[in-house]
Amino acid sequence: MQINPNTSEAYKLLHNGVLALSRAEQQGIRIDLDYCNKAKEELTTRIDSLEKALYDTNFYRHWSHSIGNKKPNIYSNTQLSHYLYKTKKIEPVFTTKSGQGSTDEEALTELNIPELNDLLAIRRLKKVRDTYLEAFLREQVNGYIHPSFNLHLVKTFRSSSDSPNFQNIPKRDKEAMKIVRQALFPREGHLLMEADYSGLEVRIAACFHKDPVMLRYINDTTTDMHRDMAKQLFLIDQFNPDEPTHKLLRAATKNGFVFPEFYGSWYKNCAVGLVCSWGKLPRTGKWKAGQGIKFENTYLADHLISKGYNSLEKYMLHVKEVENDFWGVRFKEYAKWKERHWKAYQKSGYIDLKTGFRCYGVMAKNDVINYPVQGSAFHCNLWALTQLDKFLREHDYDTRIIGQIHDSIVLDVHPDELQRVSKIIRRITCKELPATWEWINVPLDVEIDIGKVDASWAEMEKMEEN
DNA sequence: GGAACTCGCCAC
DNA sequence: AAACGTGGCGAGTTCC
Repeated sequence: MQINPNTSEAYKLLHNGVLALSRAEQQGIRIDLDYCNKAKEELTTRIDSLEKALYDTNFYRHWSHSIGNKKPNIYSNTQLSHYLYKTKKIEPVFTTKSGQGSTDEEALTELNIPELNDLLAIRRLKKVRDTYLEAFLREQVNGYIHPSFNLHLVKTFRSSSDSPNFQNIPKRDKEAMKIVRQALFPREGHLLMEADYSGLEVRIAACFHKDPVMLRYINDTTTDMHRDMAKQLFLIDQFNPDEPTHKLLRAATKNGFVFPEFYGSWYKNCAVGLVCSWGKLPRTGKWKAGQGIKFENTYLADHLISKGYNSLEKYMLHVKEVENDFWGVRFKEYAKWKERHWKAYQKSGYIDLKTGFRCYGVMAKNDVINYPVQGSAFHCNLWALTQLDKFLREHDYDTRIIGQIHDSIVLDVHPDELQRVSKIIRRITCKELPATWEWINVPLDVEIDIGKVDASWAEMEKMEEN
């Protein structure tokens, strides 16, 4: 598999993009060294005490005994897998790619053993300390980290980042988010800003398939594809955006059905994720009243049983029907494009991005469908970043671009420039880009989050448009 | 003692 | 027929 900038436009995009990103690298991101060291120590204290508690259990003594002469190590998943699935003879619910009994979070949670829950808590703290805080301290120079942004490593001509990786800083887990992002600051007297394209990949996909139903979802902001799918998947008659369980099930639908289906997953995998991982219902056997997450005034099991689904097996048939409707009725033009596009690749041996890149070689069907969308979507962000960099330099702004996360741009902003910068970002990202690339047949939208002056990246809030 | 590997987990 | 796309990185393990 190989992909090349196949046109002078593609070459220029990379050339200018590399220069703009190198300036962001040179600028860097300020970190609070004292905080990093202190947070590291606090985490170590917590980890040590959790470790000690774990060592003082029969579970650990049994584990140590089970591995013979070797040194017991609670961080060895080889030992853990052997202990659980060989010594204790537990039947593994999940296996790894190579067929071993899995020891990931999902597998250990399923076993419902208190010591394993403690081990998972330790893993979470270690991840924060060793992958993020340690890396910041190791990579920092005079209180700044300078993440690399690469344009030459990813198959789809997206970007990657390393040393340290600026594109995988915790966000979803609020505790991890706070601990790590509290280390990252703007320059003194400045504030952080992140401008994030809303639903960029979904919109760029629509530039390929032009599905009228999808275009309606994108163009009419009163509609909501994830809400509609949540209603269908979880049999909700009246969706109430203020009802917490409806909110959660919308998120489950978005991340456990809609996006996986777009990436090429199928109903069987989606069904398990939806009701077992998100809904906390058992994978095997009949569901009983009171099981699963809370739902309205009752529980998910009660609700689904009342609709005629009393087991994963039964519920899967429902998800299968929803999937058939999803691709066969709702987004049938999208589905037709996938087939056309796949056939065209099989005939020609290559696929083209919208941005002048050509991708050729042996690819699986999911790759053929995903690569052009992923690459083209990122290139929208790269073009905008490049134009923004040019503007800020030509007009002698003090504001600096400091990074990029696939569909967003991160800046270190002078407070006096805040209004002007946000205005120019909206202009470049949502007006100048579609005016320049005529293949963009959808509206683009950007959400801007800002921090307070001298506040860390843990405390961002939405900046309202005015 | 280091390269290459697996596994787990963070992001989009 | 098959069945979730793209990365980076830490720790443990295996091989040379």
